[in-house]
Parts: sequence; C-alpha cells; structure tokens
Amino acid sequence: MDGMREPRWLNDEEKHAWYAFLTAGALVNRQIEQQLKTDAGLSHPQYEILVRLADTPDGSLRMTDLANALLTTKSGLTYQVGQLEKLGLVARRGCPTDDRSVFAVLTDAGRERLGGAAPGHVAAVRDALVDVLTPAQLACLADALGTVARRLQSPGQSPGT
Amino acid sequence: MDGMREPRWLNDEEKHAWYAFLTAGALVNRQIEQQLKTDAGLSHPQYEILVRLADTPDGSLRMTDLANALLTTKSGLTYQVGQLEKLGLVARRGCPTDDRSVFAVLTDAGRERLGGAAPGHVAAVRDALVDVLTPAQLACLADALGTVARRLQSPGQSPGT
DNA sequence: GTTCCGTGGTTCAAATTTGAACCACCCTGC
DNA sequence: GCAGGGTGGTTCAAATTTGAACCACGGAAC
Repeated sequence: MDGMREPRWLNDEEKHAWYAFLTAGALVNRQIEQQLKTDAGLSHPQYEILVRLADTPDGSLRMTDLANALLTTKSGLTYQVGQLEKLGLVARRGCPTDDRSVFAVLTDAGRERLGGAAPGHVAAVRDALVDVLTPAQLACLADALGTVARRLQSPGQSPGT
Repeated sequence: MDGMREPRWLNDEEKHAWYAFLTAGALVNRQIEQQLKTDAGLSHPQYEILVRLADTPDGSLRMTDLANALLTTKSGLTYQVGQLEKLGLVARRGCPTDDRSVFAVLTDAGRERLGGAAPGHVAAVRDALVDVLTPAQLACLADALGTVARRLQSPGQSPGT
C-alpha cells in the first residue's frame, strides 16, 4: 500500500447527483411531514408505524421487528409507540411465548385514523415525487435507489478491499 | 367538481420507488452522519455549513443566506453556528452596512478542519451512493431528483388545479 | 422626523432523536 | 439446577430540531 493518495473528488456530474439527492430528500421529507401533520395530526414516523401494523394480517408486530422495518432505533420506537398509545391508535400487548417481547397492535381507532390519513398522504407523495417524474424516470430512480438501499442494509464490504 | 373520488393509490412500481427513496435517504444519511462524526467530529449539518462558507470568496455568508442554502430554519442555524463558534471553526461578524445582519465567517481552524474532513467525507459519499451506481444510473438519478428538488424549491402550484 | 411594515437573528419551551446504561428474560452448556 | 452470554425493551440524560414569540433595525410613505 501507499498511504492515502489524493482523494478522488466528485466531478460536476457526481456533485450534482449528490446534492440533488440531499436536496430532494430534505424537501420531500419536509413536504410529507407537513401534509401529514396538518391534515391528519400525525408525524411521518407515526404514520409509517400505523402502515406497517396495518400491513400485517393481525395488525400487530414485535417492537424489534417494527424498529428494524422502520430503520429506527429501539428507543426511538419506544417513544413513538408511546405517543401513539396516548392517542389510542396503538396498544401494547405482551407475547405469551416470550415474556420479553412486546407487540404493538393497531386499535380500531388506529385503523380508522390511518384510513382517513392515507388518501391525503398518497396525494402528497404523488405531488412531491411520483407524478413529477415520467414512468421511465421513476423506474430508473427505483432501480438506482433500490441498489443503494440494498447495499447499505447488509453490513457492507468496501468495494476496494 | 365531484368531491373526493377514490384516491389513486400507488401501484407496485410506484410504491417500490417511494420506499426505495425513503430507505436510501435514511440509510445514506445515517452512513454519512456516522462517518463524519467518528472521523472528523462533525455532524453533517455542521460539515455543510463549513462547505458553504469555504465555497465563498471571502469565507463568509449572512445567516439568512446560509440558512436558505442549507434548507434549514433560522433558529436551527443559529444553534449550529453557535456550536461551530464554540469549536472555534466559525466566527460571527456584524455587517457594517446593515446592523441587523450577521455574517458567519470561516476561521483558519475551520478551513483546516474542513480540509481534514473532506477526503473521508467524499470517500463515504462514494461508498454509499456514487460508486455504487453506473454513470448512466447516476445521471438518471441526478436528473430525476433535480427535477423533484427544483419543483419543491419554488412555491409549487398543484398539477391538478 | 415619525409611523408602519418587513426583514434578520436570537431566544425560548416543547417535541423528538440518540446512544448508553439497565433490567428481565431466554437459551445453552455444564 | 445454575452460570453465562445474548436478545428484547425501557429508561435516562444530552443533543438537536421546530416553531412561535420577540427585539432591533432598515426603508418607504406621509
């Protein structure tokens, strides 16, 4: 090896891509957050929790599984589920076969609230991202970001080693 | 008009794109944040502040302009610049022609710290995003997200009105 | 010169996030 | 049965973010 040579700086194309990524991420997040908060009284994390629970046959998920699915920390999830519990949208239930585990379960009120929030949310997602792009662009984006995400999910090996 | 008809839900392609967008955003952010914190002792917001200042001929920017450039709130910027000031990487300087304005200026230490952090940062950006994609994918991504970002920058008109 | 409104920044409290303890429980090996 | 190590969740304090309230100044109208 030869120590650290001159780093490979980003060229203009790459820089543009990087900043577009950051900017779009920030702006879209802000937009979605805003819409959900004012129209449905939910934060985006809270909304996503409800979605994940609703996607499940019995409307419940272990805290740990939920945290992994949402790419959040355990303590972060504990907090948000606590908030949703206060709102009566989610309840906690212990696991019969494993006393350590806790299931978050969607209440009827939670399912109803999600139903009310969903149309506005998808509309916002379309306005911010989906409907702004051509189908080809969207497919390309999904492909590229899917690759990026997949690569970061698994404990990555550097390409250079 | 006919009130709200059945909302246009996302089809599988669209849903995949949306989730890839969210997932990649979260994971890449985490990665970048992590790298900067451990290797340079800076948060990503702090690093970006230094970058913006260094990009300027005299290494200084008004607080408001800086806040706009970083897509952050005024109070958020006040806080982070305060942190950087504590670290001696940035200083505040009043504006001679407008007593309300405050300039954030990069100190020598700040410029040096940025210089030390940059190589590791670009390497992380390459590992997480740039080098993972083919040039074609990257171009497509920049194009798509550039469109998204541009559209959200300006106070948007809904496509349907 | 004096209102009056808009801009530039800061301050404040409240909400959220993070990561490091921490506790309780499961499981394996002895 | 019992010691260890690992997993599942919560708790805690510290850092950060957010938005509203606030203060001071600049600029235009009169």
